[in-house]
Amino acid sequence: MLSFTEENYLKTIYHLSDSGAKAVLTNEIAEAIQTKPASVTDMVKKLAIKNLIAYEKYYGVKITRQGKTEALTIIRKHRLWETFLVEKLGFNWGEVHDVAEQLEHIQSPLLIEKLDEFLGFPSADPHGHPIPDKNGKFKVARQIPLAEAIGKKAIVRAVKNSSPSFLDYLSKIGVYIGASLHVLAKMDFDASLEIQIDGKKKVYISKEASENILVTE
Amino acid sequence: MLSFTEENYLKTIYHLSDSGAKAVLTNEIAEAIQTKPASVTDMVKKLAIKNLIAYEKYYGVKITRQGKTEALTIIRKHRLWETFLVEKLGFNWGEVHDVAEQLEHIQSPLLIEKLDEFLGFPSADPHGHPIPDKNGKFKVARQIPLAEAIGKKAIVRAVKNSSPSFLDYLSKIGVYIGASLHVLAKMDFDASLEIQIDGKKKVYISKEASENILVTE
DNA sequence: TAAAAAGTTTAGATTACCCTAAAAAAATAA
DNA sequence: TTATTTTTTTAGGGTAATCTAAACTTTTTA
Repeated sequence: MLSFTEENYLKTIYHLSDSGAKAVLTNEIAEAIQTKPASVTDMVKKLAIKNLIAYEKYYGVKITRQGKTEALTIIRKHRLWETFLVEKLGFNWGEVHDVAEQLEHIQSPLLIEKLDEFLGFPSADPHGHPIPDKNGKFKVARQIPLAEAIGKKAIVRAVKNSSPSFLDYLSKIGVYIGASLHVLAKMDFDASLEIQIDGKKKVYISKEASENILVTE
Repeated sequence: MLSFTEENYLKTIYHLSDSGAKAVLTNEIAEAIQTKPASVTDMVKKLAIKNLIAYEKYYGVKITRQGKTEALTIIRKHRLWETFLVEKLGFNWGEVHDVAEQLEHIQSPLLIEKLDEFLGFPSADPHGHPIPDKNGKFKVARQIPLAEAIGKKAIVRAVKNSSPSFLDYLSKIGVYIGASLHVLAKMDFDASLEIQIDGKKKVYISKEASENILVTE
């Protein structure tokens, strides 16, 4: 069984390795987990002994199949709890993360299965992030242009047009791969969209831009 | 802020001092918490420094007003979570303790207020134990003879007749102060009761006995 | 009430996690 | 390609919670 701390490291490493097949570096983990590189080195050795990651000195860390499975059950728990907090307890979208961060460490497989059922087996959390099923698989959602997601919440997965000027524009307004967008409204006169990013900043996006951002619901 | 471990000690000390105004002894705590007396001594000093208990060497420990307040918020959380698990997730009465033992340590006052509201501000958990309100007060329930609690769940508070033979009989069938009884049925022909003790053992109790056991709903 | 037993505390280790400072390796720049 | 900078690891400690064994109090028993 994993400790609270080991679970946090593993989850973080999973998220950091999500984009790209490259090894995750010590400093990245330290930054993400708000700790010192020396502490990361210690923990990373422990996780390697337990076969949850492959660790090569000075090179970095890769998550193993077994580690991925563990990480996915933690993520499943996190997202189910977030869904519960918003849907059942009436929390706001932005208030749930810290509490879910604690709840994800509760150990009880039965609890999670019952919670899943109680929530009606949701496939995404309130941010639009997919919830893995009990075998660690998520439903692969089809990518659609943001322009087709009126009124919905969606996660940015890719861009069609990857010209520097477009990417620059996106980063300027705060849109990035993985961002959670809520498409609040479509303007009739020019088909521009009003969107909310990560439950916070609201911005307007032109028709052109909205057709070049690919999202999953 | 208290650690997970400090919370467990405090809650245990609260429960042990519940019956009687005597000091709680090191060995009692060690027994209850499944640890060694030496460890208890260490922790008890820490809690005393934080003014949660009064500790006198070789004599024992008494919980302070401040300690009581802390203990009651933990107990409130525990009992609200137990109620949630049974009422909303469909757990059985007997399955909830271990999970609630974990959930009671989640830190978020807002979560607890929202959970309380979601559950309809219950005044007792599924075992019949009263749930303190957010100021640590519980509704003082009136004591009634068990004979008047047909179909209900109730906690044993006292006995009217305290003859040794009656007490002996009670302990033999498994009824004790604090036990949680569910009165399943009343037999028509002799007014005896079928009861379930702590969600486990089912026994029959005579009319005489049922009139001499005082309970709160 | 003195001796034995029971209960409690202290001393000294252990484990998990984290830290700082210094050493070592890898990446970058001149 | 050597020197400099950056990154990572090692060495050595610190704190929280636990333990065993030995020392010390208190209670019980004879």
